[in-house]
Amino acid sequence: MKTSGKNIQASKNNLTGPAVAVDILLFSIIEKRLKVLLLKITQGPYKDQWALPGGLVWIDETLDGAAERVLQEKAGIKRLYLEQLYTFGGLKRDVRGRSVSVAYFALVDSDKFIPKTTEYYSDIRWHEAEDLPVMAFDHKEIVRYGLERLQNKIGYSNIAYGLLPREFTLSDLQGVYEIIIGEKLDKRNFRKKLKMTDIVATTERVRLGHKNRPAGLYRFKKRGLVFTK
Amino acid sequence: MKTSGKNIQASKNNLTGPAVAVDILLFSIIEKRLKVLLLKITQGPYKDQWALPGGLVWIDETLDGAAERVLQEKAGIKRLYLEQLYTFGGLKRDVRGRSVSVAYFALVDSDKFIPKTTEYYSDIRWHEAEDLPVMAFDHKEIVRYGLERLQNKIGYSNIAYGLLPREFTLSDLQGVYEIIIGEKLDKRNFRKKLKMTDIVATTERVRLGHKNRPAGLYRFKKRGLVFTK
DNA sequence: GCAAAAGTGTTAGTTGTACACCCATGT
DNA sequence: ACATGGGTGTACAACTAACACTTTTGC
Repeated sequence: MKTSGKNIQASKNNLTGPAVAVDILLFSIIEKRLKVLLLKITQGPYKDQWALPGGLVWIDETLDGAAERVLQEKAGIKRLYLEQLYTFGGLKRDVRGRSVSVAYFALVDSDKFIPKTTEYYSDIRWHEAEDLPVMAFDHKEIVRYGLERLQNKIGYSNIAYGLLPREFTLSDLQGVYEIIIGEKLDKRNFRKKLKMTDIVATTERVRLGHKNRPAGLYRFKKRGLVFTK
Repeated sequence: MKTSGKNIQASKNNLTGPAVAVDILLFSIIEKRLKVLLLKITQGPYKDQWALPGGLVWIDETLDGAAERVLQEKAGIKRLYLEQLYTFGGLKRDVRGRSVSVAYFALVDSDKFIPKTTEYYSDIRWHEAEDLPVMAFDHKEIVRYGLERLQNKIGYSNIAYGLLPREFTLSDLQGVYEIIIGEKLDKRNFRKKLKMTDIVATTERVRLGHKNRPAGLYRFKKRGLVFTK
């Protein structure tokens, strides 16, 4: 921000500043594990390492807009939970040149899409969030930071809606909580507390076709972030 | 992040991307009110409006480094509580050209410095955080966002240490909480809870020279962020 | 009828909240 | 001696945590 003579002076050292990128940390729950979507890089100094989907921010798009576009281009997906996470600006984060990356944090119900390899990547895959491969840039740090945010935020918001389909059972929901915070919860206490937060409502339907008693189906009252504390 | 052919393609639209700036939201408590440090702009389209201290990020400094430098240059202050707040990237945030601003959030004990007008600004002043003047850019939004962060964070951390001198009375500390959250607290409950969090320790000293019973002096066990929940 | 997950309350411990009086100093 | 803020405890309400059995379906 050139707010003064001093700033204009600063910009003289800075004819072209750092490049601005977004990187997307997309979480999903697959086979009862928390997963992160990663791409395998095909060329350059990070060849054969895994990276978050990302890209440079255009001059005529907002940061949120860039995040949505990248998600659409690289994962073919839109209209999901997306929030800004943190901005990473270490000098060594990309050996090819100075860049600043605005990391975003996204959640998707895995039923909604299956990642597909495109011509641009040798591979695109869900990886265990708690057991990451060798990763390019500072992307491991971004994942750790985002995981922490997710673990905190599930405790005081309805953010889990991003990981579930429209209708789900209370056991499904409890499973999401257990997977994210990494510990088992008591069924009765979970339901009691959930009732207090008032974030879900029953549909009058049940889920049949399992080899046990049918489970009532619920939905989130708001599919949008709501704080519960 | 140029992680692929697709990204390189994106950069073609983007020979020079958005400029990267930092803006610093510096809070202090002065005369029992929460204040924000603002500068008055002397020239350009935002002449005579108030702005947060800010500046462009150099190619060879980190974001945190830029924040520290700006704080040093514009307010003559260093070694205080500083954390990244959020990154603002709206298209219209600066009418002079596209920029992305990484906002930082800082706290200072007002005893530590008195703002001085320099040749670069027509004025530099503490303003009421809850009653802001006309402000340039999207800086009002940044203040609102930071205020919210402060109000939340004081509830689950020792962040108040940034606003107090090394030694303080428990009434001083309670005053900081009351000013930030905007409501009176019960003295006995405040102290009971504080004891539980274990963030302060008594010095064996007292504060004399007031027209009442001497107050015990305390200090924060860690002058660095600690979470209490 | 058996296996599997669904559904449902009570008790004890912990934490939060409301509330009032005496104390040590400065003037 | 009086004005000022410093310092302390108790009782009730609210919340959290631990715990077990019956129900309904698929096979």
